[in-house]
Amino acid sequence: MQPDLFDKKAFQTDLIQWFKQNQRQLPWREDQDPYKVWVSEIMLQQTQVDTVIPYFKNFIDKFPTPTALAEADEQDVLKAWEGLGYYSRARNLHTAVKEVKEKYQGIVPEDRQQLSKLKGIGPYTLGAIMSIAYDQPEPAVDGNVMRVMSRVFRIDDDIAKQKTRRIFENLVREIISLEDPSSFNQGVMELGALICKPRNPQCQLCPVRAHCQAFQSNSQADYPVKSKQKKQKTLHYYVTILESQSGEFLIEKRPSAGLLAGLWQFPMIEQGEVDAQLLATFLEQTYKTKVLNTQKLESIKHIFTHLIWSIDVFHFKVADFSITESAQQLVSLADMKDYPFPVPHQKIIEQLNI
DNA sequence: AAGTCGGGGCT
DNA sequence: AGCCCAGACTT
Repeated sequence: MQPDLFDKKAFQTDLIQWFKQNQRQLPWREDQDPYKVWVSEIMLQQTQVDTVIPYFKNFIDKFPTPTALAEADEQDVLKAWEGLGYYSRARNLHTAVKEVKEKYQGIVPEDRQQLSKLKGIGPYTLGAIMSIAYDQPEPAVDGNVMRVMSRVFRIDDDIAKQKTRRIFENLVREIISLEDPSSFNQGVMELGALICKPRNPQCQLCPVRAHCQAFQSNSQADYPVKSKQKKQKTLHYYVTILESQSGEFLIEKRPSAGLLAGLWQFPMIEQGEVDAQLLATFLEQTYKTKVLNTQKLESIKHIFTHLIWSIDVFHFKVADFSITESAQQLVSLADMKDYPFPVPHQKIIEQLNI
């Protein structure tokens, strides 16, 4: 980049003026409450705005302050996060507000170092909170910012690589508005979401196209450069629904780490561990009960970012039995609403309700 | 540096 | 059927 060919002041003005006139009205933009900025930024990680809106409203309604969230049970926090995905975000946020309550009297710290040590606050979220909540000129580089800036300056570093983020952070430090860093950062992201989109960018509507190298060379489709991720592997499971004669269902809590940590599910058995023909016998031995009736339900395919679940679902009516571990519960269909389930298991519950 | 961690929307 | 999304953490 040749700085003398880039009119920084004009870029800032064009961007910020556009943002102030075209920004969407979003629930986390109603005030500058650092806690709300924080919650919104965590929810927005890898998640689209329209998906986040109802979750954000419900979450703030249930947990209006850091202290209120700190004092909540983890299960209730996960329940409020149910269906949003990346559940470690919720557990890390919960951990972090407990620290804010204990160490900072429930006030979200304004200090960069203190903020950055909180669980779940990485480079992007740190910059977002510092700039949006506290008006500090910190870069907040997300996928939008890398896409927009890669086009404006024709930067061809691979944005899938971790270290590339630092290149864009250094760039933003050079050009960020010191008068209104909040509108600058949000403006770049809003531009990325509404105009400078991954495919078919609306360059004719872009407020900064006069400053954009890709537009001038009609090469916007070549940016950003991003290497492909490799394909998911498919895992095959049986899900076994055990319904006792008294109408209760066996659910179990997933481990506190790893995939879908802390959520509840019907027992899952990897295919290959047990032959399908021997499933009933296996369950009778494992849960000390007697299978009275077996019914196969609709199979489920669930696609995660890095793997695929292919699930065959069986509904067993069994003789009454008792559970032995605290990570297991016998619950009625109606009581399942109090437990957080992963989406594929929510879909199974819907099947049971029909 | 690579892998793990969800789910939905869009083309 | 991929690709994308206001990424962070672990190994």
